[in-house]
Amino acid sequence: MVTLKQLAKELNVSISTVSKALNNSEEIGEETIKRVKELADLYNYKPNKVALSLKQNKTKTIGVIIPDILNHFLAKVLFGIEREAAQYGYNIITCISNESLEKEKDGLQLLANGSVDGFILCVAQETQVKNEIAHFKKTIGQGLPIVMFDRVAHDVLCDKVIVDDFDATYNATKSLLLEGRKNVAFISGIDDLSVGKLRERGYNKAILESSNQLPVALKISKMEDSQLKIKLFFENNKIDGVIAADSASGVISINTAIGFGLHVPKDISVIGFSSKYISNHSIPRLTSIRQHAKDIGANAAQLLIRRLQNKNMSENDVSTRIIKTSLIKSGSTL
Amino acid sequence: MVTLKQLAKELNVSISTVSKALNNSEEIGEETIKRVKELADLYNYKPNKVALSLKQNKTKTIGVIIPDILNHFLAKVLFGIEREAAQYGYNIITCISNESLEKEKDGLQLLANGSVDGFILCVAQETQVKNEIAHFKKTIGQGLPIVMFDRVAHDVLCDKVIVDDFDATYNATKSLLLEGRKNVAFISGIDDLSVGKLRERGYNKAILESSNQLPVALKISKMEDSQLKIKLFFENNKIDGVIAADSASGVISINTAIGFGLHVPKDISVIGFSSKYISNHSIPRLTSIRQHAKDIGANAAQLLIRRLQNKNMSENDVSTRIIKTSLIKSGSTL
DNA sequence: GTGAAAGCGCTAACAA
DNA sequence: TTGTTAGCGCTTTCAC
Repeated sequence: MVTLKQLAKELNVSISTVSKALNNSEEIGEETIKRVKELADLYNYKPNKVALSLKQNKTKTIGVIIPDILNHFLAKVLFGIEREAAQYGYNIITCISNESLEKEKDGLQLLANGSVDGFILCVAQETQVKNEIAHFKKTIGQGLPIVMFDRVAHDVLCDKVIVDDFDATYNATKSLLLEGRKNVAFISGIDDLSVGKLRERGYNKAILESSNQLPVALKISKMEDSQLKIKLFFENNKIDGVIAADSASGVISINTAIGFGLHVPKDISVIGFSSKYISNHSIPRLTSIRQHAKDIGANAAQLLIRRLQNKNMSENDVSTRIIKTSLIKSGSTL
Repeated sequence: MVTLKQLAKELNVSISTVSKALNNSEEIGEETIKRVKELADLYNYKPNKVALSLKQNKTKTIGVIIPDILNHFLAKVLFGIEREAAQYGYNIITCISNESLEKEKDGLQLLANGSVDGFILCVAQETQVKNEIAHFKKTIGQGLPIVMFDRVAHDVLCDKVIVDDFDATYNATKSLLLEGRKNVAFISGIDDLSVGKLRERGYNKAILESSNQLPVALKISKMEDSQLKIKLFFENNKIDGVIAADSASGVISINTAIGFGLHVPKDISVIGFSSKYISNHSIPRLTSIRQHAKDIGANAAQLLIRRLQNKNMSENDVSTRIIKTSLIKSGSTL
């Protein structure tokens, strides 16, 4: 990489002249600016990012900590973050916490040494279960803002982007009841997550409001077992509707029903939280609650960048954005 | 963030003493080392990463450029890279090229300014179609090593990690023929990728070696159409076996066959390139060719880090690692 | 055993 | 209009 120093030497001017010329300073003569720029172009000069970061005490880099990159929803949020951040000239450093509190702490620690200007994260499962928040507060205390999305720690004061999980399942359940379904079950592979609980509550509310049925829930802890668990569940319960809290459960429910010789959606309706991609994996396609993951990512990036660029924003002045889901009707409902 | 300067001031010693003490230099007295370390701990001192990078002219950061984070295989490779890199103390900056040549170039450009020590990438679709390689050569010329995985540019001299795509489909096709299948089709949603072509060739070879059938291929260009395309394909061809070049096509093939009242695997067998996660989306589960994506990522990281840590490795001395696939038998084959 | 000083690449206040 | 200098945080050589 060519440096200012080398350019300066070759041009027989001082380093600062070169620097100013490249930054179109008024101080420098037109002729000089031209000469400098030509040589810089020739050598394909690019200012050294590290030196700039050190000088300006900001890195234009965002640390993103996500629990699981193989989760389609989270990957999509990451995509949204990356795209939005790129617009503003920010890079993304990714850490994967693997749902572990320890790795989440490590990620924060490791990047809170000047590597990034702030964080966007989705709280790890273990962290939610243990309800730990000290590491978040410490990071914020060090002057590094955090934006949380989807799974958030309510007791941490920071910007947040969440989904209307409760309303979404409430409305989805209502819509199955309106179809005339009499036995709508809730199937979840994410029972220990905050969003999983919210979704169940939305379902429960809708069911309890209806006159004549009680909530029935299947909780799956290991997703490898889901085919078997769902099969057994169907055998033991007369179900004519399913609200699935995660994408895999929805698809598998449809396939299981078909395996039993049921017609979807005549005999049974299924709604799941799912992306277009995954909902394509069943025939008929899964009617799904879309979370607009990319928007979630974009909003998180906006909130963080806004805060980074307004140094006088108070730590106590935080916003929460709720990204509304959409119910996309497809073949698995009437 | 607390700095050496502040510690030095508070301790009434010089900055260099503090620095040396923290690095356990022999030059410094035991007593001093102890005092320094205690204060450093108290203030939770962490050396500023940016300053270190500038000083040592290396960032301990790897730039990863992938075409599509929503592709489960690529996401898994990223996971493997991240995990392996973390072991060696490297961070990952991710750029998503979105299969675009332009964004791929941008990504390289943007990070080749001191932000990273080297790159791991999977060539974008457009780049493969246009067969552009100048940007790769330029980057390597600047002293930033590249490791390519999966989709590689053969004309670029660099370390590579690839999959035995040809052998994998060849063997998979053979295994269907051994089952006694008479009409094995090839279905691909990735016809324009180098790996897609390799997979087709492996299939073709196996079919042509068998006595009495000819290759039949369905190429799907827009994955949204895949359900319809596969349905039409099944209507117009008497198929009793499918080799799917991508994961979605495999799952959809099974579901389509079941929709036609066929029994899988009695009437028709299906094999696809797929992860455990996706293969779970059909009943029966998809027999699949596993690419060991995490291993691919880990190997790529190893190759890059090895090169970064051996400054005297020649640019012309490159290695290619082939990660063997495994055929995991599941319910969709006999 | 400790400290001063240089230097990584850059910007910007100040001097000329 | 151009150059000198200091300084961002750190390591390291060389003096003391």
